[in-house]
This record gives sequence, C-alpha cells and structure tokens, in this order.
Amino acid sequence: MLEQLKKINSAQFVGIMESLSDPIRINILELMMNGEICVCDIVKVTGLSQSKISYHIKILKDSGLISDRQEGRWVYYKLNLEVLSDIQNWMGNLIQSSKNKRNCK
Amino acid sequence: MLEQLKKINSAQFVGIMESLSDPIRINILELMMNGEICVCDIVKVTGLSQSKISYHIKILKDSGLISDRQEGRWVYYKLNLEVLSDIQNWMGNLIQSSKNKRNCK
DNA sequence: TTGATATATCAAATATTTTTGATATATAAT
DNA sequence: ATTATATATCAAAAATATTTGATATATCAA
Repeated sequence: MLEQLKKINSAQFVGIMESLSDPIRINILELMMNGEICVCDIVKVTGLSQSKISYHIKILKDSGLISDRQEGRWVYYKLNLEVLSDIQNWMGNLIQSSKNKRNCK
Repeated sequence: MLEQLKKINSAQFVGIMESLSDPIRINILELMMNGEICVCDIVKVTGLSQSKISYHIKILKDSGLISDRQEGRWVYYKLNLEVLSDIQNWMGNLIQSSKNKRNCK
C-alpha cells in the first residue's frame, strides 16, 4: 500500500495535533520561528511562570515538534521543520484523497 | 502587513487544532474522505454511541472543518476542504518563515 | 565553598473535556 | 394518531489536562 510510504500515521498525527491545541504552545512555536530560544527567554517574553513553560515545552518535545540542545545552564529549543512538513503532507493527502474520491457535486 | 492576507489567524488555528486533537474526531474526518456521510452511518461504522458521535461532530462543525446538510431525518456532513487548505497554508507559512529567519546552522 | 541562575519535576488544587444515559424534537412510516 | 428513526442537547459523572508553588539538580560565578 502507498499508505505505508507516509512518514507519520494517524496516531502520531493526533499526538502532534494535541500538542498544537493550546494557545500557549502555539505562542511558543511562533517564538521559535526566529530560530533557537532558551526557556528563560520564553519565560521573559511571555511573562508566564517557569514551571508552566517547562510543562508546555515538554508536551511539544514529546510530540516531536521541537528538539533541544543544552549549553551550560541553558537549554535551547528549536522547531523540527521536518515534522511540520510531515503534518503538512498528511493534510495534503487528506485533501487530495477527498478530492479524488468525491463522487457527488 | 502581508500577515493580514492570511486566511486564518492564530486563534482560529488553535481552534482547528483543538478540534483535530482527538482520535475519534480524526477517525470521523477520515470517514468523510469518501464524501458525505450521515451521523447514523458514522455510528454504525465506529460502533460508538450516538450522543458521543454528535458531541464530537459538533466540535468539528464549530471549528469550521465540516459542514452539514439536512435531508429528511438525516443530516449529512462533509469536509470543508478550503479550511483544510487554510491550515495547510498556515503551516507552510510557519515553515517558510522559519527557514528564512533561521540565522545559525 | 557558597550563592545565584536555569531548568525540570512533583504533588495538590483547579479547570476543562469527554462520556454516559436520559430526554426532546423533528421527520417519516404504518 | 401512533410508532419508529435520526439527531441534538442536557446534566451528572468520570477522565484528563493545566496551573501552582515547592523542591531538586546541574551549572556557573564569586
């Protein structure tokens, strides 16, 4: 099946969608658009508590959307663009399959 | 700003991600890939309770991802492909901006 | 070595989402 | 008119997710 060529499956997709389903996390991702950022800078910019930011970052990391790199006391996080592309493709597939199979209208 | 040309904003994006963050709802969307489907058929195919399906369908509908059409006793739902495209574009923008702004590596 | 900073984690409190079973409404069939 | 079917909605219960404040660990600076 062509399906098996897909990089992510339905369960992974749900996991990533879950990690995107919160405004704080979207905000964090948007901050990462400019490249790497450390936890303390996210805390400063957002004004939210450190433990709250750590909590949300963990969810993003567990879903695979971001990855980290430690440098001394700091941990820098950045977007995993490949995973975002996978999601984009998954949606593209859904759209395409729908268009092809659509029988009426 | 070019930003204003975007079809959906960050809040709408979160709303749609929320509606995608549940396996039952992804399952329902996948069923809609084949075109319109009524609630009772979703109930039959999934084996889940009718009120549960109605609950999840409402979330999908409220986010704008699906739309409905009544025919007699039946209500048929279908994917809103334009909204899916909007989401796909939103991700594309995030990816592109990230690539452009990325300074290191 | 002592003190300060960055981050993660934990348990308890809160808040939100989901499930369940019951009921309501509309449509159609007998 | 009565009965059956499709769907939506509601309130209570159950399940999950998030927030909060405290504490632990590691790194660095003085």
